[in-house]
Amino acid sequence: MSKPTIIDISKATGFSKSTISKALSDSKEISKKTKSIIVKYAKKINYKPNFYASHLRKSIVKNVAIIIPDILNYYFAKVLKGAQQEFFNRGYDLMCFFNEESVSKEKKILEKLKNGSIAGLMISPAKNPFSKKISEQLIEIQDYKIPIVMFDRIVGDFKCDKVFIDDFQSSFNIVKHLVSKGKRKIALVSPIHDTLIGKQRYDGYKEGLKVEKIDYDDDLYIPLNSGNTIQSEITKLASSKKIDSIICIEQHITVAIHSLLLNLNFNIPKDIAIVGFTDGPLFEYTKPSITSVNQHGEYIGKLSAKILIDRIENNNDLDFVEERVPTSLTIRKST
Amino acid sequence: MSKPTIIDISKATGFSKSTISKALSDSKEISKKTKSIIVKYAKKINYKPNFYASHLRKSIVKNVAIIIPDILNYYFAKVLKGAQQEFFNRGYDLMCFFNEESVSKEKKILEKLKNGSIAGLMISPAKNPFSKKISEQLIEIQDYKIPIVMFDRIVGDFKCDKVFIDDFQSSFNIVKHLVSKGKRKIALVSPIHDTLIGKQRYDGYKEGLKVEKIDYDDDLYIPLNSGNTIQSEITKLASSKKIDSIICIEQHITVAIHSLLLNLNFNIPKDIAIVGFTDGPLFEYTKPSITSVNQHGEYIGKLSAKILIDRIENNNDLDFVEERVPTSLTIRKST
DNA sequence: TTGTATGCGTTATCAA
DNA sequence: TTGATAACGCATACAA
Repeated sequence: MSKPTIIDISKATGFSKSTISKALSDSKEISKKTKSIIVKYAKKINYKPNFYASHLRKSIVKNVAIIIPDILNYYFAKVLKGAQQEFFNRGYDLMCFFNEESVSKEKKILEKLKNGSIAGLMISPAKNPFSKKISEQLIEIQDYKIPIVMFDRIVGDFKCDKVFIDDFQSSFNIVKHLVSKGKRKIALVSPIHDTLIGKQRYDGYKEGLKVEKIDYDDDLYIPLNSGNTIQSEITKLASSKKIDSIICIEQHITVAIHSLLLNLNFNIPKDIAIVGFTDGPLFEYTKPSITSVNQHGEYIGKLSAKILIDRIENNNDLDFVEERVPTSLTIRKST
Repeated sequence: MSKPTIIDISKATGFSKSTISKALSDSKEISKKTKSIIVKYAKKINYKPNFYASHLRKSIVKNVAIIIPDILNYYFAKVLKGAQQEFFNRGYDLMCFFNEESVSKEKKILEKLKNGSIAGLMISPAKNPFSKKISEQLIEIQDYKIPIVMFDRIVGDFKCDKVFIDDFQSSFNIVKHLVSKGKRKIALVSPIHDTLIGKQRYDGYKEGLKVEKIDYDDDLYIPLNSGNTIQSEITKLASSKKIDSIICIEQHITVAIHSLLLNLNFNIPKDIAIVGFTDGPLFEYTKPSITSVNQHGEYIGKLSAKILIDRIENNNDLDFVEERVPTSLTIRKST
């Protein structure tokens, strides 16, 4: 049996198309008796309004899209989960896309989204040294009055609502925590030193040192490029007792350093404490477990979704918001 | 500026609506010259066909939905990734839903999907002791000629295409692997002993023992209910040297057992070997790393998507397929 | 309270 | 090769 329409109900009950339509949307123009007949019959034949017809007519769309770099990244999975919950509860369908850190794939996705199937877009762009092209496409989307919320990875000069964690405060707080544990020779390992996020975490680290009256030592700041120099670098610093703690910005490298230190027979945290960044379970299962910055992915997802829905439904011209979400420190055995 | 339509192009170029429509779909009825004028102008004003109008008219839908228990589960994240890739490449949009192991949420999702917005559905149902209700809803969806592919968690008596891993073979192979490493006292820890999957892994384990001419010992089969008895159970078995290896079906419990054994000063794998199930990175980071069954989530996702698209586009009445995907063993230091 | 007529933007059929 | 017209299914302004 093919999908029933209003006309089927009309024929069966004897009422006109418009009466059916009004009754089904519970309009007060229609008498209770008529409504009940119509609704009962609609239920019986399992009538559902045709999605495309009604949206064409009303030109309101309860579809949104999200573009995420990588769903295998636990943080982004959490964001997606939070966003999905919020959208679902508010009656929106969520279409998912993953750019897999490929700018060209991202362009294809954005190209497709210009077909007008969505009412709003959440995006965390692919790492992209030449962010111009993508900005152009995003602007085209905005031209169609489709609001955009950018989360986590922010393109500085692009104008839209933004949600991101407070990177400055996160590393600032780590420094304070380490100092409270008696550490003062704190290294910072960063594989993303050339990004905005990396820069801000670096700044928070420096400010933390300053507040604690510790002199900044450039030798203890280790920006990683190819990623193959950590081993020797850390070994050198640790063996010469130049450091008593390490902050590492990327989770897998954090675990690698953790391993390395154990292999070198250092005691964690007595000799060297270690702190990383992740929302995932990885740090719970190392021995000793690793203290980490929690980025609250689910909350970021939920909040971004809320902001987006608000823009869609109120279509207001208020200034764009920039929500800086604080992180928290999950303290484990490594500090 | 609001979204341009065919009418805008018609007014600007002087051709009729239908000519525009045909030209834009590259119909051979239209002359090259006319086409080029129209296409050029369409590009200039950045015309995109209205999604809803065109789908209402053509009544073909390039939207599919996927329902997954939990996106934070690495395996399901991989499935989603694989499926998304396949759908995207074939021009389909993918709407994501997570049931979070809640039957009532799943019902809500299915209810919503009956609005006809999708051409097909991929689903791995929530754990559900009373699977009747959900089957009814799925049948309603099938009544609308919307094909369904069920993956991973199969509802036995529901009729549709199915994709799942070969659970029997996976545990069978583990036993063979352990025996090849000189192990013969093999325990099986299963927190899902009451599911079909758990049952099949158990059967594969028994068959493996049989083939290797090892007597089955019921003491070495440890079905977990509340999950708080493993510690003492494992301690007892390990200390009395009743076991020389452990197969564990759930990743977090695997790591817990791993920890426990190290704390009891057993050598892994010399004293006791250990094997788990996961697609995730967790087992790479323990010391020693843990041998694991790889469930090929991405492949499962891709394959399911392919099957679904095939059903949608060919709408054939061929018998339903049941794809049993083999697993593979990633051998690490724990065996 | 109910019914009639129209249009949302496309595409497909048929006529010119 | 192009254009007029109808139809997809629904929702609304207006008439009855």
